[in-house]
Amino acid sequence: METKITAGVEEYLEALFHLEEENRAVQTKALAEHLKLKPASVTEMVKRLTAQKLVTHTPYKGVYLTERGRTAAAALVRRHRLSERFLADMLDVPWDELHDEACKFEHVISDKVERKLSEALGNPATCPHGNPIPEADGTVAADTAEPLVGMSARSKGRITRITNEEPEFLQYLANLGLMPDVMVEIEEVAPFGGPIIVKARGAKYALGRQVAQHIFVKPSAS
Amino acid sequence: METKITAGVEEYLEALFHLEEENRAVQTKALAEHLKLKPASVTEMVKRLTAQKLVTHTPYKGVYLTERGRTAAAALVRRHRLSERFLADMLDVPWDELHDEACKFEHVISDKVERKLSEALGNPATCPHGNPIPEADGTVAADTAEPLVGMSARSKGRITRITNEEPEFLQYLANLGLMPDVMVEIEEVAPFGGPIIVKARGAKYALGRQVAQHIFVKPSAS
DNA sequence: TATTGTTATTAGGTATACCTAACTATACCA
DNA sequence: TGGTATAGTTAGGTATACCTAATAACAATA
Repeated sequence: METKITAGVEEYLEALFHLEEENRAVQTKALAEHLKLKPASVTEMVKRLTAQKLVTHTPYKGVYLTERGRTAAAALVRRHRLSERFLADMLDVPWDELHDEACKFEHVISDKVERKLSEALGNPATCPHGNPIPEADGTVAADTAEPLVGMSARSKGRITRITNEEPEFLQYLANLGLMPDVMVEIEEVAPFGGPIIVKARGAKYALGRQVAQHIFVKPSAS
Repeated sequence: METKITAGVEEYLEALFHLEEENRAVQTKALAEHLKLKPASVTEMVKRLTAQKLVTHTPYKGVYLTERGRTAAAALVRRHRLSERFLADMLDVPWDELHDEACKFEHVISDKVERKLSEALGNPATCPHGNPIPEADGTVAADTAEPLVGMSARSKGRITRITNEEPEFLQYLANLGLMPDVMVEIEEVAPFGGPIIVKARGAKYALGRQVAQHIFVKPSAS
């Protein structure tokens, strides 16, 4: 029962890392949905992860990464995001395809290759979607950006990160030109869960809350 | 029973491709040795490969790649060698570590990434050990080089490829400076399976047959 | 407190891919 | 042709990691 972190185990750790980041309660069910598996499979794997001291689990409360688990997960996220940078910067793979390709690369990068890759890329701080690349020691840079969905009308800022990397979602945003480094201004926040009207590059767009939730903006003094 | 080429299956195809290249009879046992598995495991997998029409098998005669199998294997070798080029040229990973790292990368490279990678590397013809990178269509460039072990005394040439990529072997050769593009001259071929004395870079080295077998040289007019 | 809906687990099954040990088939030499 | 060494297969077992269906545990509310 040693430290045998297989690709399967890695998927769970990564999912937990992301779900914890959004401070959602990570119950068996949520984890199953995120990984597109059945709850029974998750129960089983969580047992294995617990035996390996990578997580702790209190039924009906949640699954939590241990220190060991978090470190392993951060390394994985680091490799994922470095892979995306490599695919984007060196191979010119399109924005919306980076995530899925990187999902495969992250499992085959050794410590040494990770170091060399980071160096070759100029030790980047973020992935092409603007999400921070954890440091080699597992620390993640604090982020002052906030989701578009929580901002008030008239506020302005610069898009810094997109936290949903599904191809269709990214294609949609790319079409509107809503990508990191683009300046946006909130025109109006419709009540009752209605759309958020933003102005970017001289045009106005009505975004659903689901969309706005995944666009992070660093506010600028207005 | 569809075309489900898993990493496990890929290892077998690649091994068969290499063993066929050396025109060795590829019996169950040889395959097992090459893959460091037990013969019983190979028997089982060969059955699966046969069902998928990737190989044909006649017991005590050999396992042979079908057209389908050979194409899949060539693609894999292509990805392996492109990975080695990437690791060497872009990340500066040392010569003797390339093979093992590439063994992992080859399984996660999609058609699209393969194309982009080849382009970014300038469509290289060989891996850093001098072995030909199969074309995207599966064809492999003919090679006029011959193994050092078959050459006669006094003949000269340029090293073009090293066909054993085990780290210790490559370290040994690197120490002697016997690498692709280096000129060598056969000084003497000791009889009864004795060593082959070669001159390279002004120094003389006595090489065992096992070693000389894996060093390919393109003879120059003497 | 009892009911109800949600969440989680257990039991039993599948597929891959490896293993050991026992057995069989073949090639080849004497 | 017969015997033996080599090669190969079968049978039964392990581990991972998924599944469905049935069951149990819990939270929250009536």
